[in-house]
Amino acid sequence: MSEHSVPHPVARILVVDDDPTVAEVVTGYLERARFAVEHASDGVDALRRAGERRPDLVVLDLMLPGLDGLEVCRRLRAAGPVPIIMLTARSDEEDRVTGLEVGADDYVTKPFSPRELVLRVASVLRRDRAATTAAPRGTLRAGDLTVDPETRRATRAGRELALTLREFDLLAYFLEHPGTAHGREALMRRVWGWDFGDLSTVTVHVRRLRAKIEEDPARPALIQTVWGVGYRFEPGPGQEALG
Amino acid sequence: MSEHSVPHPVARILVVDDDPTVAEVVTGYLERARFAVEHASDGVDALRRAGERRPDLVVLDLMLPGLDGLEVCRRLRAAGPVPIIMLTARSDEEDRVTGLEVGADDYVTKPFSPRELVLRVASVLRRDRAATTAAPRGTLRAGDLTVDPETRRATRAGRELALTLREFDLLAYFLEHPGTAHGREALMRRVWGWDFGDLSTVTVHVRRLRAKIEEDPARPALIQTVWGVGYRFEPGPGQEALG
DNA sequence: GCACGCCGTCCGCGTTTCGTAAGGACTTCC
DNA sequence: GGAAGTCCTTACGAAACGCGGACGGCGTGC
Repeated sequence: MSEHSVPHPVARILVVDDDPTVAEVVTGYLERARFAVEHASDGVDALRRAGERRPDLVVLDLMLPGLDGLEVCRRLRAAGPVPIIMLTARSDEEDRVTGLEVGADDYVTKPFSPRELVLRVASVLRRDRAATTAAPRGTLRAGDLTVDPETRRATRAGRELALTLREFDLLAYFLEHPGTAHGREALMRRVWGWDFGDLSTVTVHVRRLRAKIEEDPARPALIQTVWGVGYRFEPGPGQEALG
Repeated sequence: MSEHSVPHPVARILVVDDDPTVAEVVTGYLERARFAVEHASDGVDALRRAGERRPDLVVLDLMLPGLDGLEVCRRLRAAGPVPIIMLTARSDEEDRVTGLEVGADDYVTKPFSPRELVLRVASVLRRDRAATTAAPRGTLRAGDLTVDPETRRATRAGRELALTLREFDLLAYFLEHPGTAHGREALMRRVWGWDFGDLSTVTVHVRRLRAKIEEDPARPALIQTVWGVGYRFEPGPGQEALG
């Protein structure tokens, strides 16, 4: 029936807790729920990790040695938009209120059911995902070519190109990496998302793409062949107005 | 984050509780916090009101006469994407878990601090608002189309369109994001509020909507098909590329 | 109770797109 | 100049996709 196989596209969770036991339990449950979990045992470590490898969500213990949990929360918030779930020992109202005021997105009080925590994480992520799904990538330009991933439109010299899905993605990838040589295998991985497959597939699609964007497909100027390696996209005229 | 002066652009809250005392207290606090509050005392009433005038958030008591709170939650969720905060008497884990599983975004256990409730509401709203990026409170226009989320009326060339609930929401979403290509999955999430489900549902509703707004439904001009991707709404009555 | 409207699902069909195979053309290197 | 390796071109079958039509369930209003 319906495809339930659309769970979390591997969300990265950062668990911040100084208690090794709690951390282990939480990590275990989250990993079993197919999340990629990272662990930090104190505030400084948490901020460092969050800065390096931006997590999709942070599970943060309120009681931490050194930096207070609230302070960590504040600084995380300042560093960028990231959903935060607070973890506290007491169900004290004061804590909850301050936690929410500082900007935590949710709150779980110990002792908590791991099942509940997982659900909360999933819930907050779902909500957050709905927000950030809009890829903030602008339209790509090179020479007289234009590719807009958002509208999924591509133009050459102002005229709209009728590209298929694969052709569009391929061209977009080329525009994202101008001047770089890409092996067929790499293209297959980045554009198709496959780790194996007939590499001639790439060849054929490059040819079809050339037929649509090149002035003279027999003598390609935009998508050049790098012998023994693969292809390289070279931005067309209009840029190199050198005399 | 001391932005007390960036309140809510008048969010509409629907409070569902059969206990007059609780309802009054909650309503009072929320109104003092500058929310526009509506009240329903039972499940059926709640569903009706939510259907007519879509609230920005629902505060829902778990214990209700007639329709169960969980059932109401389920149906609200089925009717469209709306944030829900559950109100439960016991801090029983079972309740919390089932509440979250059904799709509540948050819950508050009685006895609760009104201040906390307000903060929760604000928090969930903030999250949700980040999602819907810029509340489109005004009436939307594109070409000879007009969609007013407030009154839930839509017109084309001055003539009122008889749209169903889903059709209206779908069209409104399209008008909010003109030119953008949306995958079926994304539409299902943003318009239906579901994370999974048969994607052909989207296809069918697009077809029905086309039948009502397109000049020639067989050759759609407004809601275009993006092969292998989804759909794109293209405003403009007379094809921008003229002469 | 009955008819109607809305909604979600399913089925068959025509079309588009994709992946692969096979032969020819070109480059490189000896 | 020739051989081996690499790339181009073409063609074709199959799969994927979107569309229209229709059905049954559910809730609502008559």
